[in-house]
Amino acid sequence: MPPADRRARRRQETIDEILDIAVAIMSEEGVNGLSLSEVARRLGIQPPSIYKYFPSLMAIYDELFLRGQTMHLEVMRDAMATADPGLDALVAGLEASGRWLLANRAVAELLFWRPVPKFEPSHSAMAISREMIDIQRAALVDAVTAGQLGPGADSDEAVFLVSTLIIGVLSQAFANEPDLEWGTGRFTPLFPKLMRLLVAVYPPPS
Amino acid sequence: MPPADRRARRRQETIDEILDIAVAIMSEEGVNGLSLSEVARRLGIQPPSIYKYFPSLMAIYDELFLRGQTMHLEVMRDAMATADPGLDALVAGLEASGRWLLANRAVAELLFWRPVPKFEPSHSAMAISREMIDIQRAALVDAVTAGQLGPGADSDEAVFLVSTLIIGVLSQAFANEPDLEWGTGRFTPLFPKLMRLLVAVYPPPS
DNA sequence: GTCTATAGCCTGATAGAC
DNA sequence: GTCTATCAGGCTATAGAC
Repeated sequence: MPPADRRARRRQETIDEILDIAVAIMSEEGVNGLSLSEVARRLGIQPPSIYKYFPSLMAIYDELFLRGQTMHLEVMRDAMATADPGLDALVAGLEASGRWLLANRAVAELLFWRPVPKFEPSHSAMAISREMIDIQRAALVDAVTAGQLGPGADSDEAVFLVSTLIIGVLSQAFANEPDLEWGTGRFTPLFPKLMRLLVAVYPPPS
Repeated sequence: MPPADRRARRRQETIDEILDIAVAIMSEEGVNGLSLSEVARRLGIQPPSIYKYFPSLMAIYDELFLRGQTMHLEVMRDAMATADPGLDALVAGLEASGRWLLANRAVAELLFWRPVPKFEPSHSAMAISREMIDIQRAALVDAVTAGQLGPGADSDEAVFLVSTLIIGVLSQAFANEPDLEWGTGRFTPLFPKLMRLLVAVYPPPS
């Protein structure tokens, strides 16, 4: 392996380390509590050295946003792939999503609650967002085809509705039961109930 | 009026002014962006003078939380009082709540999203929370009595479910359509639809 | 790539004169 | 109740030596 590759690899490792530390800090101090100095302190280097890896604090938020979105999408896609296509896949995907977001609270807040007013997600973030909508939409189409849901479920509205339900559950869990796991407490057990509602909103032709 | 009263009144006016400015700052900079210096700057006094009215920054958050909760409860109660008891009152109350929270975004975030990690709501806040649950619970009881909902709707679970629905809608609206009013956009119009679902979750005896 | 040093801000909070 | 002065610390970011 040429030395240039070694350097690049070391560099990438440091970048990953910075991002992991950043997540840890946000988990402890809140998303807004992230600071370059604290990252440097934990990494054992001086604050200015961070600038060799990221041009600004916002660039770190940017990377965290992108990485979070990508992982979230992957988790959801994997869960959907192992279930029966249609409604089962959708529910499995959303539950995996909820579980992951609850376990990665800081990232979840960054992705869905915009707690850093000065930070605006970049353009490339939109593409992943769109893909997220698409895989949910595809599952809804499968459910309609299979006769599990009515034709109205093949719509962006249905996707918005589904995401609104899960974000409601997560908001409540974060605010009121921050330390509980998915499936326990007063709120996350509501989710399966809410999912069954989908059938009531878009009743299949009988 | 004795001079002591005049002094007290002037003092209260200043306190109110400080709180109003604080809300304005949080609306612009985010809930976490509130700073004593900025309050002082806008009020036209020096930062240390704030300490004559509030012992600390957290004390300001505390007062904002309490004031916000009280106003929110009042808005909801008023809306419920003008509608038919039962399901109508509940829907009217929740819609008024959503409208108010959307129009008072900073306060809403403070109340329901805990964006300031170091700030924990005081004890007196719990009493108002409980009252909020009680008036919703009462409306649900009315709805069950009137045969609009099934007996399962007379439960804390039903209250949690209802609040989860509205918080989901608001989360989505805040994050994706921060400048739209209630009833416009992709998310807030979902709310009436969701409310009608309550009947599907707790079907009345037929 | 890492460091020291530092600029140039900001913050919350206190002491004490008037 | 207001002020000045100040403490003690935080922060992002830059310059330049090694």
